[in-house]
Amino acid sequence: MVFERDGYLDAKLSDITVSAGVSSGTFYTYFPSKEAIFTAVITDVINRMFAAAAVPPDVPGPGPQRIEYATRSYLRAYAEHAGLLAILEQVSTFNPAFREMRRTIRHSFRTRTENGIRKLQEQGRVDTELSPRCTAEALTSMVSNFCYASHVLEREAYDEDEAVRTLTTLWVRGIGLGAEAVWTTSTSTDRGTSQ
Amino acid sequence: MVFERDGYLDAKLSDITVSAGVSSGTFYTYFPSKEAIFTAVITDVINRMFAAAAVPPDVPGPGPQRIEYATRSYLRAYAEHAGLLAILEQVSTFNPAFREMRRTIRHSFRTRTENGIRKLQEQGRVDTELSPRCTAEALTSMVSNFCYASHVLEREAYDEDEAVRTLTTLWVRGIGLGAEAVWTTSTSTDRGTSQ
Amino acid sequence: MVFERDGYLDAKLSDITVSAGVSSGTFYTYFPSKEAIFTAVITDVINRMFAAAAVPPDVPGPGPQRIEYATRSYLRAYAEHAGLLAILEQVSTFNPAFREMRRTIRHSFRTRTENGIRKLQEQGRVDTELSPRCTAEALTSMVSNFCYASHVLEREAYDEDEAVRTLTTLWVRGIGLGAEAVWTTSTSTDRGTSQ
Amino acid sequence: MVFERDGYLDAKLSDITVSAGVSSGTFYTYFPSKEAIFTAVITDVINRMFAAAAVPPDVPGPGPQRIEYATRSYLRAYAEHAGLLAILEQVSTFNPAFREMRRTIRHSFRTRTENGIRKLQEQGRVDTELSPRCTAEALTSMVSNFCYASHVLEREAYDEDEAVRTLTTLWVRGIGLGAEAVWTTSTSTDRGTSQ
DNA sequence: TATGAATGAGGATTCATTCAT
DNA sequence: GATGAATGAATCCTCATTCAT
Repeated sequence: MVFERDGYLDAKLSDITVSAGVSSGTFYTYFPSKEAIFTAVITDVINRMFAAAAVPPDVPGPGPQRIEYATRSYLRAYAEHAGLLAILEQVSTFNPAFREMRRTIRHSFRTRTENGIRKLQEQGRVDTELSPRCTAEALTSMVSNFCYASHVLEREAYDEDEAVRTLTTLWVRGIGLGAEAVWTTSTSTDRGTSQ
Repeated sequence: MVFERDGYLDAKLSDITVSAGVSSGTFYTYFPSKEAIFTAVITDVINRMFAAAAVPPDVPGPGPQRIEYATRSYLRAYAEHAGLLAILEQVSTFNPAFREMRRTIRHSFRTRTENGIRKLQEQGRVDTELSPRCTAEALTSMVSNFCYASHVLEREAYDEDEAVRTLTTLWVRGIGLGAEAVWTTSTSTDRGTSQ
Repeated sequence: MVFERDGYLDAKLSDITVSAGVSSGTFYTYFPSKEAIFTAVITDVINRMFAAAAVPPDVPGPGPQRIEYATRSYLRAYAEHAGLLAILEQVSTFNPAFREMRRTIRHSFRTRTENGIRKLQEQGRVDTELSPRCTAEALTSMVSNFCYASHVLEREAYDEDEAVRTLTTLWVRGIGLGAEAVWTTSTSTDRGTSQ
Repeated sequence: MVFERDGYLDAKLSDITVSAGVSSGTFYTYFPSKEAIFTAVITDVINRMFAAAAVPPDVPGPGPQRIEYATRSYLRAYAEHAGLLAILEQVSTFNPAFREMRRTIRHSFRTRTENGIRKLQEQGRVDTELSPRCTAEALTSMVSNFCYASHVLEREAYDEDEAVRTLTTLWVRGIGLGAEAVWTTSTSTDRGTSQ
């Protein structure tokens, strides 16, 4: 995938068509523009992200177990698609349409977190001092940017278990759920292939 | 500042010179290239960031008080320079030299955090289960990306006090320092101008 | 041909494309740069020069007859391509790659001359006092610069027969071959078109 | 001298002023343009060339001795000023004023040669078959381009004595003066310093 | 539907020259 | 006379997109 290799800006349409084995003319019968094919590619990635990061209803929550599950799912999904997500990051810095996409992803995860916290507050398991919205913003930042830093910026990823443990611990304790047991299953409970 | 308004990519040299009230020739008496002037501008911003985000030695630490101080400083420094930091984010997605700059900033803050955690572990005030390095990565992500999200991505900043309180709480509790008193001074202890 | 009219330095790419009836974009489908198209053009000229200045094996030599033949061939070939050869002269004064080309042409003719002299010395037809190398350098200079002077510098060419007779006489007598009969066929024995 | 080092095209006025230790403003109180200073420099060189290449009236001629003297003088004068003469060669390929200068030098030497030949023909020492004008053109080419080739193009100069002997022999024999004794004084009769 | 040759707008940069001080 | 900061015209090249075949 040319976008992954060169980034959006440095990806030449000619590279894309050559790599796809079609002529530039043919390209335009399928996509109206360079932006359009990137939209298609990145939309697919985002859908996979959402699918992979979804937490099944049978995972008990909203507590430590569900938080851990969600964190691990997100980390795996990000790792899986880090290449193109990095490009979305690039494009969203200069293209409003993709910035909007970027925001949508973030909203989705932030809202899930926000709802979780709200539920925990309603259940009286965490205090109501923290604003669910602001807290969700912070926790979303922590997890998503942890992925960006390790996969894109530094390019030396952490061990998945260590990352999950660290992030979950910070998250759970941070919102005040620390007293509840966290590590019933200490490490990498594999949930099928990570693909 | 043209970069702030248009981003690096869309900033035309002619816009820069017109906005500076000089001819293109004059521009090149002072800067050898578009990249060079951005380097100068962003280097200055980074220096101001570091200065503004520095925590004076007399702030007691490494504990909740120092963490809160550092968080508030960072938030203020970011808010102050959000416009250009957003552009650095853009440029670092396609220019290796600026990506390195971006990394350097991150390293600096991450290392400070890492050292703080290590000290707290040595003092026996937080458990040693969490890796200082990985934890610092996560907390750095939380704070820095919180700023990016609120100032650049969403453009609807949170109230400084709420943000500081939320981030500090998550941080302090997250590393297991929750038992120690946090809110001696509940809100915005102004430390003079943030300049 | 724009190069011929304006020289390399004053040839604007836009002139070239306009004169070729194509857009600037089209130009770059065929040549990667201004230098590249000049390379193509001048390489072609050089090849034609070599072809036209070649002396067929059946021309008896290495004596007056072959010397005359070679001289006439060179003069015709130069006249044919004087316009572009003048530009090569210009470019070779500031561009190392083309200076090398210029040297190569010279080497080729000088070596041919050097070998001819050496053979004549071996046959005992000319004395061995003169260094073949230095003599070849001088004779190459005489013929090539005679062409440059008359076609480029002065722009008033000599009559071909007069030029051939003069140069051949100076050459043949100069190396000490004067006693042998020179002018069996006194003038312009046409050898077909000079193309 | 900046022109000698960089050529006319690559010589920046700023280099010239820096090397002269004056400001660009001051430069323009002495020379109206870059072309003007080169004119001054090259005019001086040409004058020195003429002075150095002049043949004193007491050198016996127009025969072998005078031809040898003139050749040696020319070679020395050229060697002395090869650097700037090469630049004149460059400039004359695109600037009509300097091309005219270049022509003037050539004319001067060609005319001297032409007159010498005419005199020898009048004296019956050489045949009248060769056109003095065309012959002078050829011999001027031989000597001048020999210098250009060895000093500028190839940058591996021949030994002065060998060059003088070769060129003089070719010249003398070439015009048909071969029967007369040439080498009364076999080598480098030093005529004072070559400076 | 596939092709790929042709398009052309758009922008960073150089350096001889000027002129207010 | 000396300075040197300011000038600005002039040009090569890229690459997403088109459209006749």
